[in-house]
Amino acid sequence: MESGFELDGFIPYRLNRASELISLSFARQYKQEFDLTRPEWRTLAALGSVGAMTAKDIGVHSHMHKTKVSRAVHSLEQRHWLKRIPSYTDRRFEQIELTALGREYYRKITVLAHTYQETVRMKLGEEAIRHLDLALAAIEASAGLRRKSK
Amino acid sequence: MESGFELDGFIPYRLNRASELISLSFARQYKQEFDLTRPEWRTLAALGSVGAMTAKDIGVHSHMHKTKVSRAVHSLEQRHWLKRIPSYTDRRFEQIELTALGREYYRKITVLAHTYQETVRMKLGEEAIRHLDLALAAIEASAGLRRKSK
DNA sequence: TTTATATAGTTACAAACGTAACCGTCGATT
DNA sequence: AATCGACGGTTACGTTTGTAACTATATAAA
Repeated sequence: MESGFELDGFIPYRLNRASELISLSFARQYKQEFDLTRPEWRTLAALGSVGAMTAKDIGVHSHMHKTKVSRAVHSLEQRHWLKRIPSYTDRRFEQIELTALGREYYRKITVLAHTYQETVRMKLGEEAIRHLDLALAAIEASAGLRRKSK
Repeated sequence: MESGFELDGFIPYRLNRASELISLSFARQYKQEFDLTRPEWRTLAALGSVGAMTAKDIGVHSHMHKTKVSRAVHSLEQRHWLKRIPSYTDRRFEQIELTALGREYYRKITVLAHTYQETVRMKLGEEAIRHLDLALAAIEASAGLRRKSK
């Protein structure tokens, strides 16, 4: 049954698994404590750190498809965490910004995020974090690894 | 709107994004050429490299939930890429193994995988790959990063 | 031997997703 | 100003997912 191929040595698999390992317990926190999905959390993070922006901008900033953004914005709007401000110059889009309530939760969750990141840093150790930083930077830099664009 | 928090600097986010960037074009390949989902590809990879095993073993080996495994096995069975061999000592489980057809496709796809991995290695460069390897190893080693097990 | 508990695997159901179609608005061309 | 293609955003639809309930078998205890 020998083959020379092992999933454990395959980079896409390992990266995916690492990503899940690292994300899981944080995702569980914001889901349990605030009932947020990941698209919602990302939308909140984008608006909270950058400020008012359009739905499209949110997608660009946090690398999410526009349907995900649309649904996340809709859901956060229901909770009154954000509001839409129509643009009078071009009525196709609106500026979206957090409400006071939204900013309040944003702050709470970023505290969680900071804490979590520190936990990760401690668990992995300074050296590993440095390696990770460099590796991620390289991947981000080469973004667009696609063989045949399609 | 300043906050001190940036998604771009948040490790879970960056890892997730990196994982998607790296996986996407390979996933597209096996999906387009063989109409495989990721759980199916992982199941194939597990069976191909290790040999016959139970559904539970597949889940452990490739870190997939049993429902994913169950569905993937079912689907591969339909294509006659694998067969089930009931255990007479304990009829709750069966050994699952690739058919000749399944092994044939396994070989084809592992070739793709090798090629793809080489592409990644070249794109990222030796240095970055070394960093990535070390970082992933650290994450894998600390697996079970959960704060409060739940 | 009946009862209880655990385990391997499947299925049912609801939530989340991606693709594609769609709606309304804009700018450019005529 | 009528038409056309492009764009921001939403919705519809089918697929994939996760959780939980379930089936069937096995083991252990009463």
